[in-house]
Amino acid sequence: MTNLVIVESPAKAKTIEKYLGKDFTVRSSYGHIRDIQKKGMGIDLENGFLPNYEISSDKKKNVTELKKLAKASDTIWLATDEDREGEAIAWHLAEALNLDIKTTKRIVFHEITKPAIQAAIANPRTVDLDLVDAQQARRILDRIVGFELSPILWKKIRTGLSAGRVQSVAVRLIVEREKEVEAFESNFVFRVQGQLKLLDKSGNPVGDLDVKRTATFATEEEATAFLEAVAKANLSVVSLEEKPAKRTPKAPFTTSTLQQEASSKLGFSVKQTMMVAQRLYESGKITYMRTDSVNLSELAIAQAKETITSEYGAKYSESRRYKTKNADAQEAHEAIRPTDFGVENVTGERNEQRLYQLIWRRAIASQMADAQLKRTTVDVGIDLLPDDKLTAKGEVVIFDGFLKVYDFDAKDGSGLLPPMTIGQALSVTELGAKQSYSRPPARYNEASLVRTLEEMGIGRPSTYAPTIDTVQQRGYVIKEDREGKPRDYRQITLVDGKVSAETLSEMAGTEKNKLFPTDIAGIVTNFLTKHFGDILDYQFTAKVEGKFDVIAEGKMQWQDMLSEFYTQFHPRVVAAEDVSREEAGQARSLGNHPESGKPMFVKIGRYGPYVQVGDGENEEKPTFASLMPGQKMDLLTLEQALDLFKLPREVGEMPETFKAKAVDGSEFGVEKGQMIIAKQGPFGPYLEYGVKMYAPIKGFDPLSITLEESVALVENKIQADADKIVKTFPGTDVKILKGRWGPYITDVTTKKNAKIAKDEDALELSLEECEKRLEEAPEPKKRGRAAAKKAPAKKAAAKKPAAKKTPAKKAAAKKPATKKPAAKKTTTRKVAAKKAAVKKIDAK
DNA sequence: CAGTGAGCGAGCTTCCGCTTGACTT
Repeated sequence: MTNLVIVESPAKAKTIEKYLGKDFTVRSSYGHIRDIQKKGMGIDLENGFLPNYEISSDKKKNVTELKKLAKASDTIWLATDEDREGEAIAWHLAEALNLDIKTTKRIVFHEITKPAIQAAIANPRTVDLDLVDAQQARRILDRIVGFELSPILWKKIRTGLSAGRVQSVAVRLIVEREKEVEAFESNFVFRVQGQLKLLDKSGNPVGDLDVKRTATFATEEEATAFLEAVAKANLSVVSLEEKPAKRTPKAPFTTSTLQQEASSKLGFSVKQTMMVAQRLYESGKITYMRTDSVNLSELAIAQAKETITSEYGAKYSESRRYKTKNADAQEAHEAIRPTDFGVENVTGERNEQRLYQLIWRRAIASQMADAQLKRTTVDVGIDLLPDDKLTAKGEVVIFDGFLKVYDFDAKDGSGLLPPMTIGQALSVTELGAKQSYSRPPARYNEASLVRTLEEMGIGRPSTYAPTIDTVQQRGYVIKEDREGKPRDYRQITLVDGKVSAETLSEMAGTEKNKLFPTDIAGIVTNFLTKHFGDILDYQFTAKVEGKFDVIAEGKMQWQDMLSEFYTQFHPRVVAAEDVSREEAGQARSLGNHPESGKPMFVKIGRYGPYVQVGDGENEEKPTFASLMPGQKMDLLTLEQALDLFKLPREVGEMPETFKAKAVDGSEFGVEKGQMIIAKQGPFGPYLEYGVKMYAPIKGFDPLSITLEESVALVENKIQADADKIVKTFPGTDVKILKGRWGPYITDVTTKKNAKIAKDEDALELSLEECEKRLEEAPEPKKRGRAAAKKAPAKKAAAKKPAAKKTPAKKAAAKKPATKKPAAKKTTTRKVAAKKAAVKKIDAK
């Protein structure tokens, strides 16, 4: 009797194999083995959203091997994780290995112990196809959203961009937070704090007391008046309160909380945390690191108790069972914990040791007793200000409990207060009122973004780190440090009975390892929220998850759910095709032009980012300049933008005539005294040195390039142009030039070009023949405004019916009463109307 | 937006979730 057990992870397979007898072979799938085809949509949008699955390229070898083993085995046990994805993996395995889905045994275990595994083997079920359907709906929806939205971004904003249910919301969070920070208006209050001396009956100091005034002052005058009153007043202890308090340990780590703590305590990036954790997992030191569960197995709880009791004594032990708050959690695994609590430290790399210790402490602490504290609050009365007071707080640990191992969050500074009695007098050592500014909302770092996403139920433990990576790779988000700016503040100080004030400086807004949105992120988020607001909605995932749950319960067909989604989603994709690049590329405002006061923007256009001055109001035409090569639109300042308009600039006159000789002996070049002008074009800066004579500026700043440098560039260009000449016809504008694809005929003034066949000898061609061909050649295409506006409209008209008909037809067939056909008929007219509307606005 | 030099067309980019690879520089 031979058995094949398939789990997801190879590390798990190894452990399980030990617990099962010789009759059992345990192998792993290495996660998902099949996925929707890699290229293209891979979903039949017209026929029930049927996906085309294929074995993932990196799993082919493994699947072949599993197939072989399956054939040789009497019984197959699908032991993938007990969650939606695990169920789907089991189903894909059954499909790929040609197993009967109705009879193949499906087992799950919640902990890897011999009895648990044996119990699982004794109670097999079959694959839950409803749960599989829920996963398919999830997968297909993500593919549709990602693969229909991304191409729109390529067309309207920039190629290579991407959008998706998870990443687009992550980017939105960062964009919105940045807006909040920018819009934040800081105000200030004056906070009073300082140190007092406790006095004995004869006025000798017997102890120090750190105090604060809980309430703040709105103005410097009030704060000064307060300190001046205190200077003259008698201070005494008016109330003394002691209260017991306790602190409770936190739950053991999940992926997200581990990432947060490793970030704040060890300074790890989320990626780094996962890599180090993976190594600990593979070497058997910790349980699985991609989990959303805070649950510990009974065995683990018992083990922890044993360790705590023997290390610290029984009173430190308190067995606790934690519940996951998050409703979206799938809890296929345990919380992250040491596999052996008896091991307090591991060998290996330093970072592995540090992360392990963090995990060990957090898990152990979660099974320890509360810390018992005594909190003391002292109020100091001021006789001249009977309604006011200063307060001191102290906290003493009576019993440390879990703090013995996990004291990272212990409050500092508020230790034991000196002994005192009601009525005891005090004097001021130093008391200050500092002007303190309110702070804008904190920008996200990687870990806090993960926390927010998790709270919103967006993304999964296995995808947090990759998502953070993706948004950075696509150029939506930059992780960096930013220097703050110095800011003045007022400090009023009472010392030796005298009140003085001074202006001091501090750094404000310093950021370290924070996530900043790029301009592209702003553009994409604007565009997507405008046209696909529901997908960018922070609730979108939660809403569809609710539907997936209904599917998993067998109360809804997955096709119906997708159909409902797609019939409202796809038309908006079609509509978004008609949005002009200009509208889609709306970007950042740079402020106003210092002289004209016109608004300035950085936008992204067909040829990349550019600056626009003026918004076309008041019949004034905006002016434009593209960014220099290497300039980043995200970082462009108003000053740099203005610099772009300092071109064209007259660099100087040609000091000498320069002529270059072509192969046929003809000469051309530039005369002495010709003005050289530096200009900025769509592909970068260039020099103009005559009618239709240009040389690109490479390696120099067009604002500061010298005449000497310019002349060198011009001469090089003339020489290069001369080298391109195959033949000239003296006295005419006709030339035969060397092109990248062979020689061609050109007319220098009309810019018309004509072909020369491959088997022809270009040198043999007569002027008459060349002129004839030029005559027949098509007009050179006009580019620029007129052409740019026309082209998309044409394209849309030609492309639309063919490309868009089929899905629409399908929707119409399904629901005859929808507005779909009507909408389609009017598409072209609508485009025209929209364009007209845009023009009207322009004209205004 | 504008021009910097042929013009056209085909092909490419992309999603989210599971899991670790290792033929050779």
